Amino acid sequence: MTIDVLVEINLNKKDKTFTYLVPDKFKEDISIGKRVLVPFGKQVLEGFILGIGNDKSIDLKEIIDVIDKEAILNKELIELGKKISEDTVSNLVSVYQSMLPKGYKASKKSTLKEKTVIYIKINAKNEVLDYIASTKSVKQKEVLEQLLVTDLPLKELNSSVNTLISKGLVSKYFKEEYRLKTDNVEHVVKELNKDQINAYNQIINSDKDIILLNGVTGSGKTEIYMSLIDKVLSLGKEAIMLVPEISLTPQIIDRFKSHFKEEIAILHSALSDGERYDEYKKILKKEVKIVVGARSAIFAPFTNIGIIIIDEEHSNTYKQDHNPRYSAIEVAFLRGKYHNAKVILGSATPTIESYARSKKGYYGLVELKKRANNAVLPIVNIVDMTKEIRKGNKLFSKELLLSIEDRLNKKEQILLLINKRGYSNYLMCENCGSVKKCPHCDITLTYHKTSDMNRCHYCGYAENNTNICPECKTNSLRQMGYGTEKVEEELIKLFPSIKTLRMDIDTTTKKGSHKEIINSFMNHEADALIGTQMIAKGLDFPLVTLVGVINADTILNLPDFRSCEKTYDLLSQVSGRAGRSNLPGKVIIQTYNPDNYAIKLSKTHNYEEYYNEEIKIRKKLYYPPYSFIALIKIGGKDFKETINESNKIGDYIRKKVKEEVVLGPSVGSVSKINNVYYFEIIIKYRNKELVIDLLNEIKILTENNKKIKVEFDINPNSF
DNA sequence: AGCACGCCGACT
DNA sequence: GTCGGCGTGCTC
Repeated sequence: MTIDVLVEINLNKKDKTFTYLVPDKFKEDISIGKRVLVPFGKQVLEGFILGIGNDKSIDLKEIIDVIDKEAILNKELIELGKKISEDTVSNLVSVYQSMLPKGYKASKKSTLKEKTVIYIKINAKNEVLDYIASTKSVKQKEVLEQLLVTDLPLKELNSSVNTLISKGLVSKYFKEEYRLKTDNVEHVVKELNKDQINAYNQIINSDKDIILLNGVTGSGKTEIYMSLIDKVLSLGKEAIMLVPEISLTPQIIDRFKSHFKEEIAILHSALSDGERYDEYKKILKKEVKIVVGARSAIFAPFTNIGIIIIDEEHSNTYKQDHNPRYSAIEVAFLRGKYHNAKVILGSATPTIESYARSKKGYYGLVELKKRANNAVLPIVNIVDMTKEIRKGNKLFSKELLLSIEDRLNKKEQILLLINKRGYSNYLMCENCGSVKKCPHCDITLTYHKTSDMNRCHYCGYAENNTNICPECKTNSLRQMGYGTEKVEEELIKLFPSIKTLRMDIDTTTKKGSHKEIINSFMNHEADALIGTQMIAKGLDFPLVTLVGVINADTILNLPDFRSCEKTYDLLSQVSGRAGRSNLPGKVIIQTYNPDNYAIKLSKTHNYEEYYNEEIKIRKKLYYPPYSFIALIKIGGKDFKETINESNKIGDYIRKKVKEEVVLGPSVGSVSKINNVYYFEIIIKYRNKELVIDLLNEIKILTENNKKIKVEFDINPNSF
């Protein structure tokens, strides 16, 4: 007997398996999907069994050991991995590694095991009853009486146990214990309102496999998810629900845990390795029927999935930002198809692609246009900061200051968003608010300090930097950006009695600090919460009646064709934090681009209106959903060599895909890191199969080239 | 990833 | 003459 093993090393040689001989003593243990320990050159490696055969070659080595008792990858996941590896142009091993939580990931260092606790049980009930009747020891009696009811951990019992063990009345055994403890939060399960029932029925009765649930913030999508899961459980099936970086929304976890109790496993990045290992084990052992988790939870090894829900489907966290660059949503479609399960995409601001597909009828579309508890959507005011800056108000507009003062007087709460993305590498005119764009691509030029030039990352256009604004001809171009600390400082200067909380990367690195800040603000221990993006999503503070966006523009000015979409998302999401209870909410958006459609239309809470604008631009410039985008990144130490190889690749692509648009190579968005130069080629294409095949071919052709490293990103989050 | 093989510069 | 630099290629 021989087996084909995929070793756990990212060999530069595509996805080659190696054949090993199985000694007789292991023959019974072999099955596809288990891991084995094999000699590989001079090292010992773990690997996945992908095939069983009877190879007669003489120079085969023998495997050392079989690691798993049960296959860790089932047939579905093995095939799924192959498809993902192909679709994302990445190594098969790396995909399998991504599918498994740390601890199952084969590496020599992984030593995670079950946490075991010693338990005591009684041996024979009759003997114990006799003993209780005859013995004089009160303590022993006590212990035995407890044990008659239930087995107990050793450490909760007293020393009499030893006597009882030696008498053969009770015995020790090991029991596995799960590390992640559930805090028992009681949550009132809300009844669905009329709109929610209607949406629920539309989803259940839809003949589409994929359904987009487009509901405004606060419309109660979560309750619908829970009802859908209830339904699936009642059919004896399993459910996967993905949320973007779950640790950010402890509120959601609590609600799910209180509703589904022991039926649920939680998977996310804030768990310790041990906790994650345990949660995964619950799924493998079929002790749970629901998984709630971040991106990688889509690989939960369920075998009878009834529904897959993706909350906030527009979130870019569903795409892995390192190899293998898979999209959990694409994976959900594949798994949904395999299990014949519906995939639900939920969002207040879906991606343009998803909405377009639902409009075309590829997906079902279910909409919720009203908030659930009769709360009204907040009033949004847009403030033109070019006017304010002339009055000397750099950070806070007059209107924002007046509103803050008003809420302080009323003892209501304030949320201030500092948009930190796209910090200061673009230039904006302080006089007229215009930003320099590429004359060929309509994409913001990025300022490169090293060369003092402004460059376009799409086509490679470059110009010398100047402070003269091309629109109003004044000497007013400035680099933009400021942080949460600065805003907090200024706020305290203006309102000395204000109590503030800050939430950003710096204040949330410690485990649990995130929850702490949220709870503190929830308990009204502060008047204002100042934060970055992370305060925009999913939080529910009933006392917040004012949301201020200090700078709405930074994302807008990123060199990214999705910058408007991302701006609109953020503004809608953060607006959704205001006025969630019976108190009316107000949102003030400070911007230098009051006429930009993404900013202007965030006023109306009407996604479709915004979509209709955005889709026109996508069509005109041949961006998704009118094309797919692939990014090829070429890195090398020698500048000339790298540019030559990049050109060769570019020429090869152009030759092979005549019908598609090929841009570049141009200097990468980060042109040089650690003395490695980067170039980028972009393909805008329609023929998926042709281009993906070509990229896989290029991968094989280039992976032997030691001079350069080529990476592929299909449908990149930004570029 | 490791490790060996292999072909060119400064040393006991 | 040799020791060792790290570029290249292979591992069932």
